[in-house]
Amino acid sequence: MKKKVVVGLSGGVDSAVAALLLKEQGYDVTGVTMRIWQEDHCLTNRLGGQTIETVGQSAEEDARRVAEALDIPYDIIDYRQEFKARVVDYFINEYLCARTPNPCVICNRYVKWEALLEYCRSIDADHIATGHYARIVKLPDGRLTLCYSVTAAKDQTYALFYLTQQQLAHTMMPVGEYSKEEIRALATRLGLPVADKPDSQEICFIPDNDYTGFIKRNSRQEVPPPGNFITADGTILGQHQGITHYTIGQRKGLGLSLGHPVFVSQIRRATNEVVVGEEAAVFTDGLRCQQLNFMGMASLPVPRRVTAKIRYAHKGAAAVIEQTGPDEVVCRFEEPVRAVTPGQAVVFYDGEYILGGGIIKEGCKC
RNA sequence: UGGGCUAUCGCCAAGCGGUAAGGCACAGGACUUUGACUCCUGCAUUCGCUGGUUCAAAUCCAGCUAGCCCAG
Repeated sequence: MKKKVVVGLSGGVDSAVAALLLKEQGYDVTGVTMRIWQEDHCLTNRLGGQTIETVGQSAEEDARRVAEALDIPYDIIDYRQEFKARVVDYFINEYLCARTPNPCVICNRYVKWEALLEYCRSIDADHIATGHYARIVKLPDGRLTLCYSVTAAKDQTYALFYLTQQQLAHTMMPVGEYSKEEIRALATRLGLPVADKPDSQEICFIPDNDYTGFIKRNSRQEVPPPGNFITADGTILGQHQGITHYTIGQRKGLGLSLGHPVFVSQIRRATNEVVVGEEAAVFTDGLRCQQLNFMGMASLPVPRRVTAKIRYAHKGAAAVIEQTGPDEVVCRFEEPVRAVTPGQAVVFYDGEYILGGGIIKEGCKC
């Protein structure tokens, strides 16, 4: 009897090809799209005529067309409540707390995998599969972890570092064995309807990319008001638009004309101030992180050399990590790194595979 | 209403008779799971205003206007 697999179809090329590959490998494939929460108001044309609602609908329509093309069962599971509570509210709250969140990291572990695995159980399937560019590998000690896809150029392990052993044990990522070009070529050759669909980008629940507008519309509390831009020594340089408009390392959009570029080096929630300085002020040689998940090692690290990625597109920096509390690790970089940002994920690698990671609490001197 | 100085893009600022540098900011694009970084492109037919001298003026001259400083 064929093994049953539930593939999460996003409406994009990658998950479509994942389903295709599994079907070719002889699995009994079912396609599922997770319906996520969308703003139910302000549906006027912020996207040049296209409403936010239609963006979500078109994703489901594309996924359905893919399922039809592959001749597999297709279903939609409604995770709007969970997504709103775990991802959207988290996202908003983090910004209100002067941090810069990475909602995808949270969504993957607490919503997407939960949703797919629950569906998987409900139809008695063995595994779930996604279109992520990553590979699941088993370490000598038996633990499962994630490894770069075959092309390091397209790697999505960073956003998946929070997955649990249990979740990994029931997951397949067939796309991780191919390059993006190969995936597109496969989709085209086999006539998948989404072969030419552009890669998705930005945050899925804010398709017009207006973060601060989104936060303002959906926050249960008042968003922080305008305040002062100051230098490290307290000199007031001008007015900022509210702390939710900024992230560490940001240069553009400050509106400060000082003759030389300045960058955000600190966001102070208590005083509603945004500290700016020279680019050098944005470099730090260490960070403290919490909310840890160490998928690639059974116990938290004694001092250990790693490559640390402090944001999604970071190439990684040599560092040493060490446990400093029940749920706290300090990471010291060999060379100072740019824009350590509270709220972002830090992921530790041993070569090509993930050891673990956490959420950055703060940069620190080490 | 005595004297002096200064007026060039949103900000700073080159220019000193030969046909408007540059930086910052800003806008558009590439990239993008940070409105991040980075990269590319754009950004004064015009130099406070009005006249004058010159083949030619932001550059010289005169008047006016505004700001600053000194003295009243």
